[in-house]
Amino acid sequence: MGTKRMNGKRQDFSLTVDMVIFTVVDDTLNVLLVKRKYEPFAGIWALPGGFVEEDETPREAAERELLEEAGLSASYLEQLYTFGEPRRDPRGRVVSVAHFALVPASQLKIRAGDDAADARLFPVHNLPKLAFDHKDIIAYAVTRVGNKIQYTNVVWSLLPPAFTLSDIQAIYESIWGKKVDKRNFRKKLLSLGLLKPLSRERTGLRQRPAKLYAFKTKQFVELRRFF
Amino acid sequence: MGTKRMNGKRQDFSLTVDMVIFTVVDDTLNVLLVKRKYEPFAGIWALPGGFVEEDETPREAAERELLEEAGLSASYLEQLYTFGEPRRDPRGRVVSVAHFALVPASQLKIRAGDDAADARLFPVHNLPKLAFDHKDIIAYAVTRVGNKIQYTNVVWSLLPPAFTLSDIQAIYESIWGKKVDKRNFRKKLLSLGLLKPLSRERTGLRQRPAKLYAFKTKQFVELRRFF
DNA sequence: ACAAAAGTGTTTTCATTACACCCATGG
DNA sequence: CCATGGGTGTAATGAAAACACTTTTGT
Repeated sequence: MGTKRMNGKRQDFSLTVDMVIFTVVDDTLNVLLVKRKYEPFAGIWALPGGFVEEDETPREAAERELLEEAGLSASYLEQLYTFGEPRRDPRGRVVSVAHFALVPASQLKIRAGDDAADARLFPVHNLPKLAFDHKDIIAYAVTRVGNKIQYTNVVWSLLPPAFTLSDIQAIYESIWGKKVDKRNFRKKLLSLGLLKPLSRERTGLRQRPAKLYAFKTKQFVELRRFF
Repeated sequence: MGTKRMNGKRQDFSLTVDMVIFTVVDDTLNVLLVKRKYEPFAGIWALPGGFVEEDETPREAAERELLEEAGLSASYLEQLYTFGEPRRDPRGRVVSVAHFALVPASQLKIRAGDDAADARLFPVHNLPKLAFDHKDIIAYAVTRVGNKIQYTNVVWSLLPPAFTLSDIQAIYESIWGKKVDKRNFRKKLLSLGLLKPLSRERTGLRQRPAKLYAFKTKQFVELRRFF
């Protein structure tokens, strides 16, 4: 609420956003991490993020961080959860509004900010030791994404403008961790009517060229049952 | 994150929880509101809530508020969303971690706290004018609950320890706003194997007595497709 | 010619939906 | 005896799942 109890104990908090930025590399879900330059946790990998500023909503802060750390603005972005364990940050009471973003690897421009010694992608199932409660945050984000792709088309935020049906299938298989039947997958996907075939094909590989597709609309679509 | 950028602009925030406490009265989804005693929005209805205190997680604050305002602890409680519009509270930068709770009407003990002039239930589709952004918060909570009951058994948090199959059906119909087929509903519900029939019946009404059931476990169950 | 992935239909299985009548009670 | 909700089964429909071979290219 807005401060209902006039006599409640008011307490000052710092508010941050932490960004779980997902992309797919080699059919594997990856997350962007930065190596911290300063204490606490100097030299340890962490999620990119930063303070919410005076005139920002948490979402605006997330968009700003996404631009600063990953060099892009358009993609899928969603508030994930607010982490507020009293002692999650050794410096004081810092509450973090975690967000996750899905971005195509092709558009990712990784930049280590001033306060980062390094920045790179890690497969979500092969993460280094992480600062703060960031392991928990990533685990929660992976769960959320895994659920979300079951009833929405958000995974498509991970794809470039032109892609093959096998590209989409590979992403689903990677996130679900199991193979799916190619014929059934294509049948269902095309029956949704959300894709338009391009006249181009992907050639140059020593195999039959694959038809390229694009989204009719990049609109987010929510269905009762997607796959 | 925990404050990654040492050089970012730190800003002090007040942190509150707002509670969307749902219950079902007369087959209708209701929400608990309190009438504010003090400015801002004195005399206006608002969600119960209050400040997150020094050693509390947001969830603990939510549990405390639930106990203070509704007189109960056990029920379904979930973090909903964090609302952080810079000007959502006229007194300053107040960020609210909204939660929603589902409680059985039979256990609700409504108490107007010191800072409330009144407290009562309102049907979610017939709300009074509301303080702050609480209209948005409730709308979001209603959407979330409507989605959640499609693939989980959380609605059962709204029921007393013993209930009839028609009781459950009425809640689904109320939240979904449409009638469902009695035979199909029962078939599906019983096939899930989550209920145990009690030996008692509900008598005293001028109609055939209805069998009473209880949950085998009050555990939260998540299914791909529930109804 | 061969390796590697692309592409393509039919059948079976299972879950959901539609649908109507008798039952037990209190008044 | 009657009004009220309680209680029950079967057939039709539609979606998902299972399943194997031919095509096209680069080397």
